[in-house]
Amino acid sequence: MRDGRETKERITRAALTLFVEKGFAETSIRDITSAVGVTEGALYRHFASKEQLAWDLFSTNYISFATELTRARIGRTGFGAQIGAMLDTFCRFFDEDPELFSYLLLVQHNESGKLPDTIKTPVDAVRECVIDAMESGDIPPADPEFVTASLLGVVLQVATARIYGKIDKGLCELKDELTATCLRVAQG
Amino acid sequence: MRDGRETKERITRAALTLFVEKGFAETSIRDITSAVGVTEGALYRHFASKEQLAWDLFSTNYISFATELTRARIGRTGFGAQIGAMLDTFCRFFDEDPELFSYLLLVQHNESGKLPDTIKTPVDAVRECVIDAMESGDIPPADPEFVTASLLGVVLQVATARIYGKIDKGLCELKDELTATCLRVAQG
DNA sequence: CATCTGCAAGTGAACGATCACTTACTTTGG
DNA sequence: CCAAAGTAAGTGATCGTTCACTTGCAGATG
Repeated sequence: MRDGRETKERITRAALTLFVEKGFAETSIRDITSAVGVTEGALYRHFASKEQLAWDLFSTNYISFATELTRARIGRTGFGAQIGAMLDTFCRFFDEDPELFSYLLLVQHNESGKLPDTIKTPVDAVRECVIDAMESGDIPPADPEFVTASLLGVVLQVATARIYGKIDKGLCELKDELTATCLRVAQG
Repeated sequence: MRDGRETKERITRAALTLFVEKGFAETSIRDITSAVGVTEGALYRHFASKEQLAWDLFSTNYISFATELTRARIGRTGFGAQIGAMLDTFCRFFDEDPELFSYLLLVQHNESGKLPDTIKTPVDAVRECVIDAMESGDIPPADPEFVTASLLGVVLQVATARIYGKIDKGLCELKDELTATCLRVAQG
């Protein structure tokens, strides 16, 4: 039989590419299906709506990324080791699929509010790391939200500069510089 | 005569609010005009199209903000003084109209590519400051794009945290902390 | 002072295009 | 043969934009 799962994956990837390239609202169902080479009905065989397609794309990857980040942290002791491990995870995730990362960054503000509060996000993972480090005295006390935002800012903006071609090294190559910068940020 | 300029300004503000709240594509002309209390024809008396309305809103403020940033820098000597002055300008700009700032941040990636290369953007202002500081030895040599992105990241992400209510102090109150963090970022 | 005039400002119905989505039908392959 | 996968022609709603028309007002005219 014709393999429906393969079609579904091709739809998912085409949607990801187009959402990043043109934006969600500016991408029509026809754009997606004609990029894949199927008709609109085929898409609705696999997804209930355009919104659900976008949501599937977001929630699956956003949550699994948060899980990876948290897993990278456990077992490590000390702020430097934990941030280093999380940055390693982040850089590999980014370099492996920059398009996916762009999508998560792009729609994060619209979609992350739909997540139940019980679900841990990547932002939560960083915040927990910061709070732990403050409690254990690894970094000086300060507003955890301020420090978390600063750390996220460095990483996300460097990643954005990479996406726009302003930085020509992959993030994995920049991992040590990123780690050093993050450590300086946190050492208030 | 009925004051057309006042109507135009009310359309501009309503569009700003709605674009930030719902996004550009999700905001219809009817949404804007009914928020103002006029009909659709009246909007087209003042703006050629929905796109031009969004573009006017962006380009005017984006450019004038870049001008303010550059002006804050001139006359100051030393990286610390220059970054401090630019942060002061930024924080006041943000606190004065967070909604406007949100809009510039939101549409920046779509619209800034339409600016001619001769126009100086806020990002350019920061990059120039970084390059000057490296040449004069105020900060250690590094990839200017990396340092620029890191500095921007800290400031923009803290501003974003403020917008989302995660930080409850105004940016002007956080200016000293922001300055200190930026100095630490640049001292590679 | 009263009236006329010209024009910017605003109205509201209509237009064609496009959209997400549906449905009745056909093809495919175990 | 049968169920899943895919097709193709629709549906109604909504969108940005247009246009013929009305309204309000400043200044010229007599």
